[in-house]
Amino acid sequence: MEGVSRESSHGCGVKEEKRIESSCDQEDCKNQMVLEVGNRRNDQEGDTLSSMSPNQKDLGGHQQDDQLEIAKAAMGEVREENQRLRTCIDQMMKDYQSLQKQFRDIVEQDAKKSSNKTDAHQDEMEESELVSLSLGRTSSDPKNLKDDKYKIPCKGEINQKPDDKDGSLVLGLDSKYEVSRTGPAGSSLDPSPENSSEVKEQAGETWPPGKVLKTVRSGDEEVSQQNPAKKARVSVRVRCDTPTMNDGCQWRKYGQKIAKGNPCPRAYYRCTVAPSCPVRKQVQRYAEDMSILITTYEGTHNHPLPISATAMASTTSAAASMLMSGSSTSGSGPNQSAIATTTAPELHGLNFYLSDSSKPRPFYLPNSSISSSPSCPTITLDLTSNSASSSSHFNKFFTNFPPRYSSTNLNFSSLESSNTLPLSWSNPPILNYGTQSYSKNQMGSLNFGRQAHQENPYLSYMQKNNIANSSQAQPLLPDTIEAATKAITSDPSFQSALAAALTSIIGSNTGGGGGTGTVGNHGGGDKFPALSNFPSTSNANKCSPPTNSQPRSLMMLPNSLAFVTSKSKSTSPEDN
DNA sequence: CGCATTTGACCTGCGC
DNA sequence: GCGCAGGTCAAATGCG
Repeated sequence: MEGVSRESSHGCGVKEEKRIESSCDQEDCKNQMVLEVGNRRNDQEGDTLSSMSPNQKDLGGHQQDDQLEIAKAAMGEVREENQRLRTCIDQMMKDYQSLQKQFRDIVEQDAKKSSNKTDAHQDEMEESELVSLSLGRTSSDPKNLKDDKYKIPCKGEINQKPDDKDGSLVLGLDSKYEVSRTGPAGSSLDPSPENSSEVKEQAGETWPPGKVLKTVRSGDEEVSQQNPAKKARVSVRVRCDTPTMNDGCQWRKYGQKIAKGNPCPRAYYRCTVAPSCPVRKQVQRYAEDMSILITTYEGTHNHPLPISATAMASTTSAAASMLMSGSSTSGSGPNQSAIATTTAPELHGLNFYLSDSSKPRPFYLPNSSISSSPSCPTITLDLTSNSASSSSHFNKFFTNFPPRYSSTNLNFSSLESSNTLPLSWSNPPILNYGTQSYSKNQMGSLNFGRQAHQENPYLSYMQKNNIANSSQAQPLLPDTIEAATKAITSDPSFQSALAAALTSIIGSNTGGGGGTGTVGNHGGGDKFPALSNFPSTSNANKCSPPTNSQPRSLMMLPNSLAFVTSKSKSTSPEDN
């Protein structure tokens, strides 16, 4: 993790602090700093005193005094610095707790709003969503637009003081709306159709237009949860030797097809946790690298989930919401859409591709197989953990991306190499969490459980960095993108947002809580809760997160009711 | 016997 | 209108 450039709102933005914040657990860092400072002091004293010979002491009495003075002065400086750092850390901790509390409150408020609206104003919501193109179940609430709490925080607000209850929400929830209101409606986005014919289709990555609507058959409950006009999809790439990855949910295979361009069949699964659950997923191996499994999720679960399943569900929901929100920032009207792309040939590293367009149009990437539907925005999480080529791919993506698209390609793999987050549902030996400090610091600090709110960290960052804001829809130059990428990867707030996403993927079972899960928060008592292990799996033959000892089958979200499990049902179709 | 999976048929949308 | 491709359905099959 690189040093960060974020300014502290309370004037503690010293470099040491920034480095510490991004590289280690704060509590540990506090001690570490003290130790380091202490060591420095001791070393200085030792160097100064013990290394002297008797002759030097005799001959250099005056000099010795000078050195002592110098050492004392240095000690004083170090002490001051140490104190300053302590103060900063304390302040940060306070801020963190305060923000956590605020976020929790907002989550609760939104939960109430959401439930009320879902029950009583479902039709109205649908209508409003159609207009606003905001998919987030709660964030689409127009009321939020007027809520000052949802304003985009300026950078400094990250360190908002604890007692500043009227200040902007530090997490920048729903900051998208700020942009959507003020943006120029993406008028410059006027994708030309000439490239549409060039669209190549890649199995596992293509989602034909119109399919979204077609798949919405399962009932009213789906309509209540998903935007009927646009259904975001989240595609997850993982290196996986087994037929499918274990995402903790129960799936029933209902079809299989040989997709064009890919010898590997594409399998269609339906969530069977609840009979009416609209969630479906497609599983297919990447044609050029069979070790890569592409799982694409669609829809939102309308039932309680096992704790192990909330990770992926939250992720997909958050990503989908982000996609939708990103598209809404284009502000071009109902036809705007978000298009996410996955690039075929280079899918190593932890890449996060998001793009949105003002108009429905597929686009083409050389050396890639990308096809997307305007009505079917897709976001891809590339967790294949090999980031070697991601950078070039990244640039390639933007180089070839039609300029009219306001696009976002978040290349998480460009995080500091040593701390690259090699997430994978692959077999445990492949897994590498990177440094512990990173996991703790970045992953645990934000852990959004409620799906409707998980989108916000992404949005916050994207808005803050004018990434998803198509109001700036200008041709994206590779250099610009590169710079933006750099900024993204070095921005701790974004990294926190990323942490939220990743935590939702892998940190659902934070252990101990027995169902504390990811909902809301982690009890608030955890200071920078550590990233927990992946949920365990009952089937070693399945691609699954690293196992831990937590039983996953019946771990429920706090607000969940017991859900029915069937012994005959596998948590994943490939259990057999 | 019940359930999940398989697999061919069918439906739908899109491009030509 | 036709063909193609993606997606879904449902009867057949397999398994515990």
